[in-house]
Amino acid sequence: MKNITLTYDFYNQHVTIVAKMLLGKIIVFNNLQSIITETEAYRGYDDPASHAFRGRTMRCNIMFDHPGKLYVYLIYGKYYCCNITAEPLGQPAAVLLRGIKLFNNKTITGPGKISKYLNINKTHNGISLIKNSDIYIADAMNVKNFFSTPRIGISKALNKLWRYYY
DNA sequence: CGCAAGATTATT
DNA sequence: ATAATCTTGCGA
Repeated sequence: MKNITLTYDFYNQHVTIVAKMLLGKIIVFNNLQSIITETEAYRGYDDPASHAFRGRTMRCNIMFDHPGKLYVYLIYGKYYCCNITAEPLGQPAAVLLRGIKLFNNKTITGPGKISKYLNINKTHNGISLIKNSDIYIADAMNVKNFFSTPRIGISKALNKLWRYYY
């Protein structure tokens, strides 16, 4: 198992590629390490379920920024959702973290619960995972056998199978 | 300025 | 199946 931090080029790909490739990778968040087991892809302009579908807003601004940054927003007044930006600067896209597995083998499913466990909040919005020694994602395995389904909790674009897990 | 909806979760 | 909870984005 390699121990390499994922690079700008890794995140600078189509968001569905990044979402699939993030499966099995190790997310390091201030001394807490876990393995990514479930992701979802969101993409501006051509994806009605994306926050950036109708262009730039205050909330989704980070989706337009450089790839490899955290996009964190509050949902339902209570829960933080943690995303990682993808694709070139100016092309809005992000991968939502939906499931992680801890090294004690316990699994956490649900974006709100992940953020709660990792202590992710609004202050982390916009920080880069590249060349960051405290918060980053390390290369690990490539998961080749994964499932694809419609994304959870949305009412639009249910035809897109952009949720990935294994 | 007001209001409906929301990339969720815990509880019934 | 449904309430909880409050920020955001859109329309007026």
